Amino acid sequence: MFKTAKFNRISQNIVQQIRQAILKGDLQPGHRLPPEKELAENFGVSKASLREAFRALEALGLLEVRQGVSGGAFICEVDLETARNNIVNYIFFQNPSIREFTQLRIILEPAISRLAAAKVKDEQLAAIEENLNEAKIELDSGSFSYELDIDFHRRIADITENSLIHLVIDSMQSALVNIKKLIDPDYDFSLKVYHAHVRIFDALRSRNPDKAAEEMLRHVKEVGDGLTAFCDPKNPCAPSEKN
Amino acid sequence: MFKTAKFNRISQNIVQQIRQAILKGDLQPGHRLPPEKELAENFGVSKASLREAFRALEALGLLEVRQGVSGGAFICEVDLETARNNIVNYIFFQNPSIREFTQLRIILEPAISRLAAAKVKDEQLAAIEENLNEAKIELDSGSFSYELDIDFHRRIADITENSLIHLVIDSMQSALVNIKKLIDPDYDFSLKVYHAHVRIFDALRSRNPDKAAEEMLRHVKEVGDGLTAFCDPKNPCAPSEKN
DNA sequence: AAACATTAAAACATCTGATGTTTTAATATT
DNA sequence: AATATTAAAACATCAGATGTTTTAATGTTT
Repeated sequence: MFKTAKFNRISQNIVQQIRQAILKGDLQPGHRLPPEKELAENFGVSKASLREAFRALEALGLLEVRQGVSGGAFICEVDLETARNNIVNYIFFQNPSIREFTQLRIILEPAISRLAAAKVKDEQLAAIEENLNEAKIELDSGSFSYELDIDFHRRIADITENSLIHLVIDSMQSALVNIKKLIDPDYDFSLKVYHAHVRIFDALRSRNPDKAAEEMLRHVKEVGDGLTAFCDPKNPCAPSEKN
Repeated sequence: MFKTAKFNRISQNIVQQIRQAILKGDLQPGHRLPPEKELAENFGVSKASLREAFRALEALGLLEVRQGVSGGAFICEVDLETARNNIVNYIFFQNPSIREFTQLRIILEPAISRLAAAKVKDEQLAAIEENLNEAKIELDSGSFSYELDIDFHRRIADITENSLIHLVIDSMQSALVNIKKLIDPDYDFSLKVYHAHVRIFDALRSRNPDKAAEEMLRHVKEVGDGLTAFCDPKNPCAPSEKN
């Protein structure tokens, strides 16, 4: 009838109280909590329990504890890296197939490119061009930078100035890299990626939404096919095969 | 030149070691770590530090610690709730506008409905119909259930059998509810939502992808406009106005 | 006055060991 | 066979001692 109340720990209780206070707006980023000793007395718990709660809140990205005379426990905004890491952890266990990644990317990325082409600014184009220049250097030296690849897609997502789109693209790209690293693409693959990126960039530069969407769709499909080709089609890229 | 190495804590060190072992596949869900005392000796740290690491790993959803004779610290899969909570925390601070939510939903949800209409099974339709029946009861009693609303969209996303799509829709809906709750929609709004859901259901039942996408698009836009109408157009739904 | 070095205190980090609580496997009883 | 009891494994919590980091305040030099 009722959910089993899973945690009955003091630390968990404190975590919930502080998280709720943050979500209610009572505790705002930058706010410094009282010193350990004092706060422990407030809560009526030992220092050890309070510290366990602090570690959990830090893991959630809601708190930062610093040593030193003007240190202490500070409320902070959850940053992108924390959110992304958690998503990547979750996706790791879900172990989605290339097909699933590609299906979602086909929905998202062409539409995002379309939006981006309609409002991209010159300095944003310049930043993407710089990305392509670096990618070209990597390519010519026979290597492939996952970071640059992620960065290309992230920059396009950023043009929308939509924090939700930013989070989704950033997280999906990060999770996808873990698969790509298992596969270790060859030169031919890297070349295709580079050329596709250039075509997408050209579409953005000419502020052509349809073209930008079309080229991104082609790119995402090509990458999906390319990655699938490297995998066992029946059990695509299962990490259980690593051992 | 270098990133400041933020954490130098023993507990953080242990968290990273265990997380890496999980991501490497060396520690799998269900695995029980040695007892506190023994593991603390292994790591060469005190029990207190080890316990702080455990609390952080629990917050990340990677560990579950149970008391009792056959208890201990067990590796576990990150569950949806943990991932969702973290995303909701992040989005809370980003405080995206209704416009941003709607922009992403317009990209995602019609496309997902299209996919769903092409492969929906009878029992999935029955489950959605049941959702609508419950929503009708709520509506007739003059109330509105956010849970049922989320559930409707989640069920459609589930039809795709894509865990990434599932995560994204689930998280976005959960984050959006926090905004809706601030607004407290009136009867007219609830009625519109219900009718839109019925139209989407009809499209799914007739296995009509285009129609399903079209109705979902109309619904998402309608909700976006409806929510915006309730908000200050210059500063949409900023939680700073709660006080 | 500005730049630099020193110092001391605030606040967290870690360890140790004692005591309490929960859970369940094993045992005993009916 | 079902039920009740018990004991031990393993975590939960606490108290207090000691160590380390950080920086504001102070002092010194140029």
